[in-house]
Amino acid sequence: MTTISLLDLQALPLTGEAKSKIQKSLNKLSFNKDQTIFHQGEVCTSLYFIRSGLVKLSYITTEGKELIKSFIAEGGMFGSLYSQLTGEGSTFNATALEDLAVDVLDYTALIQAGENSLEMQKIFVNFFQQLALSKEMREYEFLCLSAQQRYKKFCEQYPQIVSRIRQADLALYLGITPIALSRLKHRSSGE
Amino acid sequence: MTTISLLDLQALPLTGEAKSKIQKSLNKLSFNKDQTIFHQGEVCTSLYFIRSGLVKLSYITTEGKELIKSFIAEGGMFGSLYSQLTGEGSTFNATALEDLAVDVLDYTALIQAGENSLEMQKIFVNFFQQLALSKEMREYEFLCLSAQQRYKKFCEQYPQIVSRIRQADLALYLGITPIALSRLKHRSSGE
DNA sequence: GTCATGAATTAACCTCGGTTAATTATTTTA
DNA sequence: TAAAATAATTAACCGAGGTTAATTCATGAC
Repeated sequence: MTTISLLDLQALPLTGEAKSKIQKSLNKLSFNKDQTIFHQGEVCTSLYFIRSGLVKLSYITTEGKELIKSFIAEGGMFGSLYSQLTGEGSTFNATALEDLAVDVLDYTALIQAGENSLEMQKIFVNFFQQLALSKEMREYEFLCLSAQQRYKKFCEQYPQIVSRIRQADLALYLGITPIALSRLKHRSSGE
Repeated sequence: MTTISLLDLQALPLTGEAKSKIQKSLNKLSFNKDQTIFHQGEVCTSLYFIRSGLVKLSYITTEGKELIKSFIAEGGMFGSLYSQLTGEGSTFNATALEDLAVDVLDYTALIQAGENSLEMQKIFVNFFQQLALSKEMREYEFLCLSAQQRYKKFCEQYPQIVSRIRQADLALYLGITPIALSRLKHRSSGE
């Protein structure tokens, strides 16, 4: 019972008509390293499927501090669920950490394409289930793990990401300052 | 374009056949205050729809500390998404904070009931979207807000919950100790 | 009313992480 | 290769939150 992933656009079970609609609304874009894909506060109902490169999603607080929500690499996708569902501005920024190539699709176009397809709806269900589950994991980590433990876990779980990002960004993902991360790295091994 | 909520079991668009199946598998249970509904580590694929009472979902760490994931009151529902999707043990406990009356439904029964219904799938999509969105909010709060700010926000957002729970449990939800919460409450107002 | 139980507060002490700022790599560019 | 820019480390100081334990407050039970 493997469900087709929403991430594999080509494999989506769409009929000729719906398929061509999607094809038409699909846009290939590219961004340079450090370029912003969309800003916090800006309405953005696009879905971005990463062909190559690395993206960070981050909040900027009122005091101007940056906190990182997530890193997404090739094969992954991102978009502002909040903006898509409410029509209001995104709660976070999306920034390219490496030169980036993406397939861009409008959220409503995709939803409409799946409007009458049971199979597509199941793919949506599956996608959002997984999303909810991954958010639960992160909630668990914030509640139950120390910064030290979160660091260790992230390194073990995403070594390929760790090697591609600045230590400073990793710190902002863990919810601590770059200085604190530097310190705890060199701390006596530690639980 | 209001979608029927998964929470309103009676209103679900189910045909006579699927409906009766659901009716049959539906179980009315009740628990006493302080009773455990299911334990961390225990496989539990049930969905619990709360008719009355209040529940807390909490993690117990290896050191025996409790951290609270969420509070759910009448009209809400809960279940272990992780257990349902993977078949493994739940990552958290569910405990009644007040005498509790619930409608219990098996996850797979509900999924099967919606298997061939486009409408039901849309209800699922909607439900998991909202779930993912609410988890995102919590992630934002842990990343961007201080314990003080989280406390203030929770009081404003869920005054009816605040009045029904022990301060100690609220602290464990905020990710701090009861002592720390007591302190910050009495701190110079403070941003 | 008294006693007992549990909840909340307070105090003293300690650790971790934040802050500012200086220093030392490490890249990049010229 | 030197100079400039960016990243990472280190130090000194501070405050928030953890820990233990004692104290005060509430609530029931008898």
